[in-house]
Amino acid sequence: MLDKTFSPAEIEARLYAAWEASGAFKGCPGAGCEPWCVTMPPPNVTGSLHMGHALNNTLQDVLTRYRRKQGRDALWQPGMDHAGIATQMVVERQLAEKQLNRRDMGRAKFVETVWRWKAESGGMIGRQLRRLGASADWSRDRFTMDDGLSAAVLKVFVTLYRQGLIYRDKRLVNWDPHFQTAISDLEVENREVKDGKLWYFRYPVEGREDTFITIATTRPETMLGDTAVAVHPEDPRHAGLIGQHVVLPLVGRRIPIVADDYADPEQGSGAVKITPAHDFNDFEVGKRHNLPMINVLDAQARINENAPEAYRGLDRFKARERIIADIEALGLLEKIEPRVHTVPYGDRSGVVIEPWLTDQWYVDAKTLAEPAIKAVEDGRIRFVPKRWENTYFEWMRNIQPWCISRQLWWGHQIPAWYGPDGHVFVELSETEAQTAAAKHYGKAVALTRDEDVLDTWFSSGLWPFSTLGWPDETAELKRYYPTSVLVTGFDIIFFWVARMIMLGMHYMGDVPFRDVYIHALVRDERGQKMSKSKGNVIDPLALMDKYGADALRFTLAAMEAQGRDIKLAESRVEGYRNFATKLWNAARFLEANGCGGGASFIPTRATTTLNRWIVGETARAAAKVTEALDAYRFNDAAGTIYHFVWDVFCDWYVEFSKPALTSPDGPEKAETRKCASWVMDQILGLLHPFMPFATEELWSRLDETRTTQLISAPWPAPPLSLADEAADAEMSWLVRLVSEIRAVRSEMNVPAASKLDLLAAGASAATAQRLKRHRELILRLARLERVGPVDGAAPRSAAQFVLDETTLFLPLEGVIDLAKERARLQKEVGRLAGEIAKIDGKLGNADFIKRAPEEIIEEQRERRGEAAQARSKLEDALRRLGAD
RNA sequence: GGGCGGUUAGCUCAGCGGGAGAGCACUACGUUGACAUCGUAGGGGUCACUGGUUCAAUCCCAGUACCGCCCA
Repeated sequence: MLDKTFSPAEIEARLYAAWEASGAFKGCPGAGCEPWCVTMPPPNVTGSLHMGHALNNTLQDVLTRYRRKQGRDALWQPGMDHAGIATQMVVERQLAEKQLNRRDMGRAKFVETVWRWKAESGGMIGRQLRRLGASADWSRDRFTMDDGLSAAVLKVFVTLYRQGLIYRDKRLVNWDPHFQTAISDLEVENREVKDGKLWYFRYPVEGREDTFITIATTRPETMLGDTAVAVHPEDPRHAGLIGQHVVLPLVGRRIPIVADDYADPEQGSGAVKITPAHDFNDFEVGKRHNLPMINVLDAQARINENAPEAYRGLDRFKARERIIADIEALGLLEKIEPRVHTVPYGDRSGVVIEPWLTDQWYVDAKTLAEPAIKAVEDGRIRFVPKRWENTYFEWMRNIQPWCISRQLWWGHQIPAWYGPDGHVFVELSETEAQTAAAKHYGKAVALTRDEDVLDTWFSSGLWPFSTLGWPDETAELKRYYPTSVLVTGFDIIFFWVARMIMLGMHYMGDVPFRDVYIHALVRDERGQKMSKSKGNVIDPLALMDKYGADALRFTLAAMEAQGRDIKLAESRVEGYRNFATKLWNAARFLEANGCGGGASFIPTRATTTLNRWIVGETARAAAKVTEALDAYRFNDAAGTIYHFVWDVFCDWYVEFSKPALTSPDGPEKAETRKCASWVMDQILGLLHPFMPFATEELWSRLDETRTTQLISAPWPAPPLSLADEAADAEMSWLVRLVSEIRAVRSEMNVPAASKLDLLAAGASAATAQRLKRHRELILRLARLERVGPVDGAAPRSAAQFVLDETTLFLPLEGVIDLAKERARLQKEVGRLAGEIAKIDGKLGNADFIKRAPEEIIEEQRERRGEAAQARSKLEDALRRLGAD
């Protein structure tokens, strides 16, 4: 016997282990089934499950379980990435606790330490995803630093280099002075600084007494590296100064005044200092005017030896103070204005990022982007929702060279070796580099390997094919590539999606996935982004502890409307936990009434109206869920099954089935038992992708003889031809009748316990039949004593209502408040009159009759007819009351 | 500054050219043999504003206001 409530904690771990042990998470390659594949966006090896992961993986699991049940060879390929900076940060922090640092221990030992850390405490998220019920094929788990994936990275680097698509260049990069590495544009967070300042410095013009040009800057310390002052070519204020020079204060360098459109006459004084080595815009100006680039900062953002001695070794912010003070002492500080401006911060380190001039490795992203753009333009890749294509195009069409080198130790070390004269050899291995060098120099030479590692996204960009075995030509690669869909958040369209498309097109000659489903962010219930610092983080693990994994999953799926953020309130999770309990209790009811598995029921052979009706309803619900899942409309799919279970199956079918199920044995009882079991099986199947645990448990508990787990059982696909119009009409009539009686009872304040009679007048033969056929149900559900036709005159002192052609009376001898009943009927008449007037307005409009489609006009006429009939019967009822 | 999205019941959100919906919250009644993690009934909305298209607009178009997010 099932317990009274569903206890997720008791069954989740057991069922998950059973699924995994049975091999259910593996696809069925080789068999006749069509492949279907999704690759998991690799979480960081340092990561732990947050709400974003929970959403992302719930959606993937819903799709995977759905496709698997449809008989597809469904592979959900899991894995993790090595998260260069984040991981190095974690391990360095641990070392620091032991008074150690990586530089002292050396590279090899440090990397070894990271691997040890990974073995001991990395990958926690994998266990948490299992807790969520993720049915990924863990036997194929991959890690970006694994041998196979590392081989893929090497091959890509070397071949892109040989194709001229990877090159080394000296450019400005976003330099993180804390980690002392380059980071990508995308890892820079631009924060608005409200209390920023704009300093106005006067630079003396060479050879002209008392002539100054005023520049304004938010970064005074960079003036040590100024190599020009720019003014707009058409700015009359500075026209005479173009081509002249200024003498840079504090430094004494003679630098030119150049004309360049970049100088905005509206900003500050209209003149702008140019520091090509420390500002991206200035870098471009510098190139246009052939200016020297003077780097005045070291790797830790301290003033270096290219600056006057007084400032060397000063931290950038200290240097700023000193420079301002010194400029002021020279009388060259014109003014200081408050200024709101944006300042770049490293998203991991939280320190201000410096544009810094270094040698780095770059990918020619522009060339790779072309086929990647085209693949989306011509629909070989489809974004869902479609509008994210704009974001993708916008970025891809303005793509910049991709800086892929990082000054870290944890990651794929760049396969480049330098000869004594700096000549570079890019090869798959040191041996090959040696060979190439020997050939180049005509003798063996000592080589030094490039110390840098590759951006983590360089390896995750290969994910859809590297995880399937590339560069080997594996059977999996052939079978699953291109993958079917990618499910991810919009925040990594640039980081990841774009890169997978570029590299997939280049190496596989085909798209990495057909569809990209982009979901939104999970926010707190007030719409705030969850963050540790705000303290509004909802922990998915805590929610699962409290309500079960099924409830969390169902909540996330039900709230996943395309293109909208999810504002998660705990009450929603609670509500869907209640839904699981509801289902559980419906199953308990079936169990108690001799139902079991529904395999022996043939829905086309249902004979009773009740069973013919529910079979059709089930088919409709199944079709809707299927259609919604095919279109990635998770909320519609979840909503449909929720509504079917609660509002159709539990509220009506279960109630309607009670007389049959509790009657003495007979064919109707037997059929209803089987039918109810069958419907429950369909429900469990349809709900399984959303609530895998509760459904799997009920599946086995309701019929212990089953040999197939629900996870592997076929997706319910009862044909829509099961719908029976006559049965639908009859059952919906019954629902309306019962609902009407309940409403009248409630409005007339009839105590729940008192049983009334129901008398019908003007009933058609069909209605009379229905009243007779469903007598027992009507008595039970509407709490009546007796149902029958009006015998003789209409009863006095009765509440009345109209259902189609029939007027129904609920005699309330001595109980009825006539004034109240009159008011109730009048209100209803008024409502109908309003509706009739509205329809008459339409039908009286010649244009409507002329232009509206025939079926719309017909529908309006029908509705008017029905309303008019009801109104006239209610008016009769009112007259009867009035006669008293 | 450019782009995208949003504005529907107290709250969170679906819907979308022809009868305004859900969950939660709220009110009243209820221990009827699946379920009080429940049942029954109910209250509550000029669908942001202004124009336009249309026989018909919450829905399509344009503009306005406000709120988010992304990019510069």
